[in-house]
Amino acid sequence: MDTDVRNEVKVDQRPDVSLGRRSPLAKTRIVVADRNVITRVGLRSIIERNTGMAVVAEATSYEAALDAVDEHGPDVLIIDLDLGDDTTRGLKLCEEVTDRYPATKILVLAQKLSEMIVVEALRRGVTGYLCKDDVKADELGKGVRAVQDGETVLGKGVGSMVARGLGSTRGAAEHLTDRELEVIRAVAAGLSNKQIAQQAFISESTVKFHLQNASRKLNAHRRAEIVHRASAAGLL
Amino acid sequence: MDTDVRNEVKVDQRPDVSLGRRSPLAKTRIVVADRNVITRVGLRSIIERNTGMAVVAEATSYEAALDAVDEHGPDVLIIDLDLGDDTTRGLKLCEEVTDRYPATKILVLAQKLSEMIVVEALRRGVTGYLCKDDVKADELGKGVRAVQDGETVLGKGVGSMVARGLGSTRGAAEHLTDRELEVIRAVAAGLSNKQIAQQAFISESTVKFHLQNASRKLNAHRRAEIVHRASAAGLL
DNA sequence: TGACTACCTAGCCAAATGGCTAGGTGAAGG
DNA sequence: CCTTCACCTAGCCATTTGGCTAGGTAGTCA
Repeated sequence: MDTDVRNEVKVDQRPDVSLGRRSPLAKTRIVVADRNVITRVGLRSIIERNTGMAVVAEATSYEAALDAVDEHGPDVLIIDLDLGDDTTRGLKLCEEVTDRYPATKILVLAQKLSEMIVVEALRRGVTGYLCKDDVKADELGKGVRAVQDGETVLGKGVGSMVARGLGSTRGAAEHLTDRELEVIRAVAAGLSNKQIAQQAFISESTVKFHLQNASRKLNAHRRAEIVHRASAAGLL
Repeated sequence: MDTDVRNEVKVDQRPDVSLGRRSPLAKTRIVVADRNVITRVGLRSIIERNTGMAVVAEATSYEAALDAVDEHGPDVLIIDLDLGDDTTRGLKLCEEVTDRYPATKILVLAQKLSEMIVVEALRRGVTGYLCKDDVKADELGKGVRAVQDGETVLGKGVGSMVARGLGSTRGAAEHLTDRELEVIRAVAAGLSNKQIAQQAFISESTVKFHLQNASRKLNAHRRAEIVHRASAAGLL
């Protein structure tokens, strides 16, 4: 029942896409990427019922999403960045899509708001960021249209978040290194610095070092706060 | 466009409902409670397209959900327990519905799995627990039917979670008191015990007391772990 | 009445943490 | 070549914490 994503020879249709706006007679073509069937069906239903746009493909993984964009060269990619265990892969995907298909606009439809994700996504060329729980049925159509026209669409609360995010760290939203994330996860599991050190084959001092850096990056002052912020950012 | 929930005199139609199974000719009547439009539309679409059931009402808040059940006395209530800022209200709602309308079966459709919520929900008479991201389109219809027939439906990973949850705490999944939750939230914000004490007008000793109790209940040994578990349980 | 719950307080001590300075390495990239 | 980045280590010291014992009050419920 779902539109299949990879079953044809890849005919290159990009030229007419990347050269700018499509013919006004052509329907707006959308690819939806979300791991949740219910959301995919709901999105398709809302979009196709209320607007003249068409959902040409659905994807449930990062790979499938990229394949779908490759194959269909859609006008808009509606995506929930969280398609797997590693949320940061969603960000890489955005980068790749905006890089290779500048004409394909990306509208992120997030489950929850995370300052880090919002800022990083916009930095990678995402032109819209809405929150699933806040968006109304009619806003969705408008949002897609606006994004397609090159406007930046930010849902409730997203705007102020961006302002804060960009302001506080003067344009360089520092992101955690692998090691830091590893240590934070161990902290969240209730391990002491000594235990973490043994587990990671590093010294206790190094553990503290990583935590200090993570504290600064997350603007936290206590390990409990680090865990909270990392958790809220979907990093755990 | 959405089915309106409260605009009529409440004609009491419960007698024929609470006396047991409906006529086999009558369609299965479903109330959907979810704050997310996309999910509501998707659910309605999947259910009405693939099965002979009907979604008779949608609700986006705890009050509206209860009103809808009051008014329609549905066969099944499909609900995401997280309809507002306080998740525990969803549990109270389940209790009330199973109490007043034993014939109305409840199928929880959760965003994410939380051991505490699962256990508490089942304790309150919920007969089905599925996870939005895991469920497939056809499983949904089957699940609803099974729940309506009195079966207990547990999604992927839920079963083992229940086993652990009931086993580890010998049947009494202790839940956090208001005060404990208050303290945990403060800990998550990075406050020290002293700061928390001042904020809550209690002594530092009391803060430590509450945290010790919370540690035991959440099976954590460090405040960072408490925050992590509370966060994972959707309590923050 | 007694049992139970939620809540509150005090003090003790070993251990863990946070905040800091002051260094080191190897690899990648302009 | 020099810079930057991620990573690693050491030591110091005040503060915070975890874990404990041993009490108290007020309210609810049987």
